[in-house]
Amino acid sequence: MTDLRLFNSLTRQIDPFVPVHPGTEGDPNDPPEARVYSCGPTVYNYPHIGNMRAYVFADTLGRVLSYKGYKLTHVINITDVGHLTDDADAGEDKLEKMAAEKAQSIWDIAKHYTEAYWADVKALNIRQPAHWSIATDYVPAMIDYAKNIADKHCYELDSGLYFDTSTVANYGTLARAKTEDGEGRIETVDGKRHAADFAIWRKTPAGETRQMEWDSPWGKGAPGWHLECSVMSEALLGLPFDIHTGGIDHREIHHPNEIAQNQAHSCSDHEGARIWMHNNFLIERSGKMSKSAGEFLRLQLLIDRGFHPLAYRLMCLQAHYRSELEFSWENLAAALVRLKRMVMAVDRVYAETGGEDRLSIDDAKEPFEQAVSEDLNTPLALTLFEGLIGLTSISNDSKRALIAEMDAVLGLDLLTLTRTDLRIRPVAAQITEAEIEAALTERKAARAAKDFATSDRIRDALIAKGVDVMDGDPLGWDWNLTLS
RNA sequence: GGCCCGAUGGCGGAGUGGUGACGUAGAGGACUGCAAAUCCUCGCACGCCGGUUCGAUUCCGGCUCGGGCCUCCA
Repeated sequence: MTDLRLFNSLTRQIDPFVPVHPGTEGDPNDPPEARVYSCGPTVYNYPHIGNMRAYVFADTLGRVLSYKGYKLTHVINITDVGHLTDDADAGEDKLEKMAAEKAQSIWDIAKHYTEAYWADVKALNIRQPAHWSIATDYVPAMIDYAKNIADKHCYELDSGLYFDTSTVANYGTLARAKTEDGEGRIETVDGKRHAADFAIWRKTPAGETRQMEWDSPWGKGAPGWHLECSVMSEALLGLPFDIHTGGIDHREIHHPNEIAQNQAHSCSDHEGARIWMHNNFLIERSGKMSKSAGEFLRLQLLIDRGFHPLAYRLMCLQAHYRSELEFSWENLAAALVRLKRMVMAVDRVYAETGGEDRLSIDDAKEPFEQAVSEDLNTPLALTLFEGLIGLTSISNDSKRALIAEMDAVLGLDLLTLTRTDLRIRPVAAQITEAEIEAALTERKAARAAKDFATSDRIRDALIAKGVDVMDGDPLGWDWNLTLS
């Protein structure tokens, strides 16, 4: 079996995956383990599809780890404590801000957007992690954690408790940050010893009350954002654990801060996780996706335009996770067509029997396994998977076994998805499915009577309503794919 | 201003020191009353200038353009 190798942002190279808990060889009760923590969403708004790329990536990593025989323990956190929106560390809290705008309880806001996120997770066939760690459940643990490191590593200012980044070894190695403070564009909080120092505890400003605040030795307030991930990952996975994932933006600030906290809390120079992995952004036109004004690219928008959500998953898989991926409707459409053809190809294998194995099943799957084992090369794995379906040197029984195994890695649901599921379904359709079926029945009769004038008239009418008629296809009809 | 990354066909996107995957779009064919869908086949690309090399898209340097981070952010 090919060894799993993963790109580690710590070393900036592809390193072999060596599990912290290797288990006992040959003992099924003590399998090798993989413990993974993924930075999850801040639930103050709907996730956009770029956010979701991070979870498709983390899910793919988890699926590959399972495929490679590791017992996976995956944690994804939900940040329901708000974070600062303004410059420095004195700004408004995102959740508080959204609550004020919508005149709703901050807790209701968090719940609403958490559920919206989970709906997207489900639609994208992202497996459930072992734990969804909710930040507000861990505030007492965060306070204990902060107390633990406060004396040696922190200092208090009027605005809160700050972490002194000079008290740990090699701060910022992950980010490849320079040791001197650069000439930043943003003014820092007065009194901070180093520009990179960050809040461990944010005090509620005097005279204000927030919906989300807790008592602490440093006064009423809320935990700093970086704290939660260190606390929850250590609590649920133990230090050190195997892999920490997140978006590439976390590589510069959030994860170096987490590492600093992990070092302080564990009294060691170890980063806390052996491998730190970062997915690149989904971009559209110029720059990363923005949630700021008006409508942004939510998964639901794709669904409303008629796309099956797994077409988006396939679109993600078609690019390497470390590359930027350009979003366009045209390419989403390309992914949908590819997914449809994959489903049909799999169906054909299931409809046929026979064939003989002139190639061993291990040899047949080796290229695929090598592709996913070499830093998750899903674009290549996809083409190898498609090649395998068309292979004539293995029996259909063997193919089915391999398809099931590989689909479990790709997470495309190829065994249960049908063409009807993938039929384009725009919410803005001008005609109902019942009306289409009725028209097609009429057209079928006309064709049987060789009344082609009538049958063509019916077809033209359907085309005008955005419906493609497909006589020689079991599907019968589909909506036109009109791209904006 | 500092740090970092990228530039491959119409679009997207792998990979490689020596015939440049794959998807989709496009073209041709099969099928069809004609189409559509499906299946088969085929064109089309390595930003610019130097250097190293027998040979560079791949390595090195410069340039141009684009992007990211430096403030919450996948």
